[in-house]
Amino acid sequence: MKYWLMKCEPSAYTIEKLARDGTTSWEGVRNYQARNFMRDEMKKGDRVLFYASNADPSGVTGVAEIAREAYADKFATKKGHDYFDPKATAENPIWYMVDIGFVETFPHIVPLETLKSTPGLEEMVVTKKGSRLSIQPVTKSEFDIVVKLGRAK
DNA sequence: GCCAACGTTGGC
DNA sequence: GCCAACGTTGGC
Repeated sequence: MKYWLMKCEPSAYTIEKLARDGTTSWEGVRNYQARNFMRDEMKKGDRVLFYASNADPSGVTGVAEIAREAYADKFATKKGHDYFDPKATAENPIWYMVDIGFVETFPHIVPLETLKSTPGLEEMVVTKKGSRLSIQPVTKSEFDIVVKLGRAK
């Protein structure tokens, strides 16, 4: 099983919303590196740290899991849609999406600042300067540390 | 809202 | 294929 971190701005989606919805589709990824992780490496059941970006503060708000493996991002071929890409076709979708399912909401957010100062997370991608990747691989030990922080009183 | 860091585009 | 210009991300 693999572990991931997925970023989302609270104005777009939150862990609370996922808790109500149960599952949601993760469309709109328009970065090749992030797409490759989704398309090539994400497997059903993989665990996901749900990260709120551009938030106050930003940080990990809960855990999700991959509910459906990569399939064509249909919004890429929807003319006029924000996620429309004129280069995408039915034969070559270019962009992919996955579905994620709710696992747990942390009692409180684990802020980025905490991640940065916690031993064992020095190599975590999100703690590195200039890390803009919206989908990042996380090691099992990093995942476990963050979940422990999130559940802590 | 600012702006540094980064990815992408397009002229050459 | 280089690289300047541009657009976007995301912390602050």
